[in-house]
Amino acid sequence: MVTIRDVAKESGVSVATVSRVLNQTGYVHEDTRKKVMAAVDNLKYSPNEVARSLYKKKSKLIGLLLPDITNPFFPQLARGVEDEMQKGGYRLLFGNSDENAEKEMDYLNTFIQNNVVGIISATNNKTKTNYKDLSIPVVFLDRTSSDYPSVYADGKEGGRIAAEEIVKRGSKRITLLKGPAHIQPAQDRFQGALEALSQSTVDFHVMSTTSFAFEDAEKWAKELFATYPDTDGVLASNDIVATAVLHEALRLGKSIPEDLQIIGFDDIPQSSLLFPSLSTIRQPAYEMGKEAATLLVKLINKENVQQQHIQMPVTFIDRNTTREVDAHG
Amino acid sequence: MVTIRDVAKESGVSVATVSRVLNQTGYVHEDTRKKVMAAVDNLKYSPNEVARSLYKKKSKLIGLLLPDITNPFFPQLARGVEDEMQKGGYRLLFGNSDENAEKEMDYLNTFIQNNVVGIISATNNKTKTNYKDLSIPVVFLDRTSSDYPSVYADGKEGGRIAAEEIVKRGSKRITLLKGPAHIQPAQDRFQGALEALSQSTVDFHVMSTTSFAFEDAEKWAKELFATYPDTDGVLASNDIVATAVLHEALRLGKSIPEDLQIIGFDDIPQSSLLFPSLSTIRQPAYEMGKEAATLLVKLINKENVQQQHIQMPVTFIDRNTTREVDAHG
DNA sequence: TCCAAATATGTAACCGTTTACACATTTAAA
DNA sequence: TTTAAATGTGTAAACGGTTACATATTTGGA
Repeated sequence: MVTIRDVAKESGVSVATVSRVLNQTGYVHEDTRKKVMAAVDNLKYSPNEVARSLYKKKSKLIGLLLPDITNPFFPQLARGVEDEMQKGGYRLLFGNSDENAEKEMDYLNTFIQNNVVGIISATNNKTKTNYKDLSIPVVFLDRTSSDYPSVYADGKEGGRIAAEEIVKRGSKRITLLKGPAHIQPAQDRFQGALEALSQSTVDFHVMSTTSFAFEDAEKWAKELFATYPDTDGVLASNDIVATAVLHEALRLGKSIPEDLQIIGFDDIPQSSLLFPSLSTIRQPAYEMGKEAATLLVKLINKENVQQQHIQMPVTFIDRNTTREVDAHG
Repeated sequence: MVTIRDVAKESGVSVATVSRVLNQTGYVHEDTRKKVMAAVDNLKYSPNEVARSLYKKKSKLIGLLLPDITNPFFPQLARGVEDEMQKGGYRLLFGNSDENAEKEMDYLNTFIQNNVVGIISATNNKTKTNYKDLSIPVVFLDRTSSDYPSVYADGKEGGRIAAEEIVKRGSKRITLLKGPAHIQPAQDRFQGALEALSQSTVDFHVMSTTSFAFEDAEKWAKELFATYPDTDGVLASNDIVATAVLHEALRLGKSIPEDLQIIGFDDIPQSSLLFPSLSTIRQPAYEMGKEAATLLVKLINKENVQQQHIQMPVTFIDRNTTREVDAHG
């Protein structure tokens, strides 16, 4: 490993001068600067971030905690975060919590121990994992919080829109799928849909699900049609579940959207590739990631942040699992 | 921040003793150990990994470099890596390269500067990004390499199987989609399929594609049916492309699998939720991630590794975009 | 010409650990 | 009882950077 001392020796100056050249701080004579840079190139020196981090008590690392990167909603968030962080030269220490409090604590610990300068967390753990006594900024992503800066989509509004759209398009016996209880965004969208449905004149029933995993999605779908065979509209808790419902409905020989309308939530990339392509409520995941990153960087730089709670708009994506708007209302 | 010195003071011993307690090295009297542990609990001390890393010149960090986490094949790999690394207490420094040599170099640099003890890379960059002069172990994932330890699926065999299966099931005019030229696994599967097809008696044509992105997949699909409208079998370069082909075929009113058979590659989680569910060549992504992690940890620990090149089996997943095996051959 | 400010550079302390080494003290074999 | 080995603990030097401070030297206005 080539150190700053090697560069100092090679260029015939002190380590302080080398450091000054590298960090562009203090006064350095142009000739000296050139000599040092030459030595740097020569020796292919690149400063040890660990040593830097130790002295300065801050790194160029950001902690990113997601529930599960395997859920197709999150890679987009992650890319948004990464692409934005990249610009500021920040790198990601990354972990999946599986919504498990212990793992969450573990990662938080790791982040701190490694001098990260900020954390973006998309976990929904109810238990008070202590973000409180962290001395670095935290931004919650895909999760509302009154206590902390956060970036999230308007889930309630999304649920409401989904319900209104499916009603407007003529579904009369709707099944509303309620997502996992511990996942706040799932509850928000559920509440929004529930309210809208309650105010409408259609029949509906609620079916609870307890996970967003691929392996389980098929199960909820089968259960849905077994329990409510005459359903003619499904408001799914997310696009994965919607995909499973679509799959099962087609398997049962239903015509989509004639016999059954389906609206998902998230608008994951593959939703547009389904057949029929999935109508859904879009969360701008990539942009949310970017917003969270931007916000966090501002907080790190102690810039004055006007808006600590960024609510992203949610839009209805009208594809082919929903019908034309019913003119008769 | 509470340091080892605070603990030393609190427990009335020297920092060396505290360190010995924490690392369970050297001799420590049981009473002393208890005093120290009490102080640790008391002060909620947890050692600064940065300082540790600086002195020991090694961290508990692993660099993970993927092409693009947004491609649904990679989250699985990543989870496999993470879950296995977790066991050894390793954490991930994570980046997406977009198969871009500069980004790759940047991340490699970051990894080194942060004292990672090993790297797992799934990039396919042709240009000689210098993994050579790294002094830490590197495992290539989803990428064959004679020079470096690697974990990969048998792409060629996968391509061969796909071709054989689609022929066996009666497709006569096959379109073979060739994946991006710079992605080796895509070429391997292509070569395998090409060979098998060449040895068969069916007609086939090759169509080249240049990316695996969602946004482009639909384009290839449309192009495919515009150019080769009488195709009755498609060997897709991966499941995303296969999904797009399926989508487009259904949109054009084709019956699947009667008019057209499709075989994908990867077996990403959503493939089983398509309708009809996608027949595909499965790569055990999660297991590959785990294998790569296991291998890397062994290399880090300088254990004797018998097999540096781990080829994972590839299997045909017979779902509903392929027909029953044609009895007439 | 003088002198304060600006420029240029080096020395050494510091960041929070680990560990080599020195120095007790205790244990137990002879 | 002696003493070598085993046990227990502390001091200080690393690790590779940054920066406060000291010390020139140069610049340029009065």
